[in-house]
Amino acid sequence: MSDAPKKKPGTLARLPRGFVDRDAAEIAGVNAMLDTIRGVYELYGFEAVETPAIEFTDALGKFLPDQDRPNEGVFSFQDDDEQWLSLRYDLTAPLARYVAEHFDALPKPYRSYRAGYVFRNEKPGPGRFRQFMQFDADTVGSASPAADAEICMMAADTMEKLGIARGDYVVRVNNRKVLDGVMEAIGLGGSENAGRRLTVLRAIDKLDKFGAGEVARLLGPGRLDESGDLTAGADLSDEQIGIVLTYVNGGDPTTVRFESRSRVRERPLVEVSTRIDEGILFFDYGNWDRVQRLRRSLPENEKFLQGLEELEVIASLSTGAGYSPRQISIDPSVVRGLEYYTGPVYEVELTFPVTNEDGQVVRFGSVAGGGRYDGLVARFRGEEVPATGFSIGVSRLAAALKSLGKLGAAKPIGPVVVLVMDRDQIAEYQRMVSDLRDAGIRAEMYLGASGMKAQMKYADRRNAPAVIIQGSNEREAGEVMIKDLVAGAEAAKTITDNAEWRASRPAQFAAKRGELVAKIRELLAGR
RNA sequence: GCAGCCGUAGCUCAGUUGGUUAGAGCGCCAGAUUGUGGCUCUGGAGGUCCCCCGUUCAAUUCGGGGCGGCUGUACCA
Repeated sequence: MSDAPKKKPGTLARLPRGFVDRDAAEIAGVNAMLDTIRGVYELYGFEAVETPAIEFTDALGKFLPDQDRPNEGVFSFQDDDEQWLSLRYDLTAPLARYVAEHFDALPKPYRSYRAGYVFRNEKPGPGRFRQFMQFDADTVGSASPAADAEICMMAADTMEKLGIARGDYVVRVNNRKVLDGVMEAIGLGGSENAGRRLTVLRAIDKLDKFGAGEVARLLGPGRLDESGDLTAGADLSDEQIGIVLTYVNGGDPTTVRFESRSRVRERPLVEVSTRIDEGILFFDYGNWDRVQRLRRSLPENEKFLQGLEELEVIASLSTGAGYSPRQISIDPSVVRGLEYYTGPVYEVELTFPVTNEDGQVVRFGSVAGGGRYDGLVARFRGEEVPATGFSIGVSRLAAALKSLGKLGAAKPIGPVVVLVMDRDQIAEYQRMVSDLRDAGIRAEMYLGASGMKAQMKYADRRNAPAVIIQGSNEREAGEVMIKDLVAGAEAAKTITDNAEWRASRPAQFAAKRGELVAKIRELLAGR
C-alpha cells in the first residue's frame, strides 16, 4: 500500500548559496554598463577575446601544494580520462594560458579585454558571490611602466564614463618592488622570511579597515578582535614598526597619524599644499612630490628605488595626460594580490559614502584592481613574458552605480498587449500582433482564458505601454480601441470615486483597424 | 575556518509559561462591476511552525545534532 499522497513534490526549488538569479531589469542595467566599459577599452585599442569557463586545473595553477587534489576554493571535477578540470576563478590565469598557446600569432604588445563569469568555492557574504562577473583588460608583451600608466588612465576614464564623478573614485597605485624594498629594510628579505613578510603585507592591507593604531598592533604583538580572538602579529620591533608606518604615511615621519584612514581621507585631497588640522600640520603632495619624499626615506635600498622609478614614470605620464592626483594617486599603502604581482599594482576605490538598508553609512571600497604579473605566462613558456592587467568586479560596481542612481533600475518597457475579448477571434488578434511585430514593435497576444480585468492587470504588470481592445462593437465598426496605459495611469490619479473611475475611459481612443500600426507607433514615439 | 544571533504563509513578523482548529498586515486569486489597471468592501487559496534525534501522556514551543540565513573576524588567486 502506498502512503497518503504528499502535498509537496520532493524537489525543493532552491539555489545553492552564493548564487543568484538575475531579472530583466538587472540584466538590462548591467548590459548597458558592460557596453560603456567596452567602449572605453576599444577606444584605447584593446581587442576582444574570450576563453571558456573551464580549464585544466594545472593550467590555472591551483593544485594544493604537494597534493594531487585541486585547491578547495576552486570548483573542480575529473573528466572521464581522470584529468582534473576546474571552473575559472579569475580571467587572468586563462589569459596567460591563451597567450602562451597562441604566442607566435599574437601581436606584441597584445592588448585585450573580456568579460565573463568566474567561480569561487568559498563562503559568500554581502556583495560576495560564488559566481560573479569580471571585466578584464590586459597588456601582454610590454615591460614598460607606460603600459601600467595606460591602464590606470583607462580605469579612470571608465569610472567617469560610467557616471562616477571625479573625486568619487580614485585609482591608487603602488609597486610591489617598493614593498619588497621596505621588507628588506626591516630585515625581512630572503625566502626564509616569506611567512612574516606575508603577515606584514596583510597588516598594511588592513590600514583601510582598522587604522594605523591597529595596524601597529598587527605588526607587533597581535590584535584582539571584538570576540576576544587574538590575530597573531608579525612581532616586529618598535623600530621596524616605525619604518613601516613612516613608509605607508608617504615617507614623512613628522605627520604619522595613528588613526583610521577613512577619517583622513574625508579631508579633501589638495595638490601640493599644507594645512593645519586639529593642531597638526598636514602635507599633501602631488604624485611626483610623493615619490621624491618616499625616495628620501630609504635612500640605500636598490629595489625600493627601482620601484619608485617606475612609479615616477606612471606619475609623470598620468600628470602629462592631464590626470590629477585625485584621479590617479600614488599611494604606498596599496598591497593587493599577495601572490603573483611583480611590479606596479593598482586598485580603483570608490570614496563616496553610501547609506545602506540599515541606515548605516558604509563605503563600497575597492571595485577593481590589478597589476603587473611578469611571471604568469612563463609557467607555460619558460621565458618571462611581461604583462599587466586589471579586473573590474562587475557586480560590485553595478551595486555601487545603482546606489548612485546611475544604473537604470527602471523596469524595462514591456510589449503592447492585444487583449482577447472573444475566443473565436484569436486569429484576428494574432494578426494584429503580427502586424505590430512586422513593424518592429514588441507585441504579444494575451495567452489564457482570464477575464478582461485580469488581462488588464497582466498588461500593467508587464509594464506594457498600451493595450489593444477589439470587442464586437469595435469589430463591427472596423476599429480597434487603443489604450495608453502610461497616460491612463496618470489621468487616473485624480479620480477617487469608484463610479467615476468605472465610467471614465482615460487615455483611450478608437482607430481604424488599418491605422493600428501607425497609431501605436505614434503613441510610442511620444514616450 | 572561528565566534555571536536567528529560522512560523510568497514577503515582514506576532503567538503558543508544552495541550482541541497556529494568526495579522502586505501580496496573490475571485466577486461586487455584459468589456477596463487604482480605491473600497466581501470571499478564497496558501503552513511537514527548517530537518533529524531525545525528554514527555503530549514538542512549533524544552535539550542535542544537522542544514540554512545574518553579523563580526580570518582567508581571498
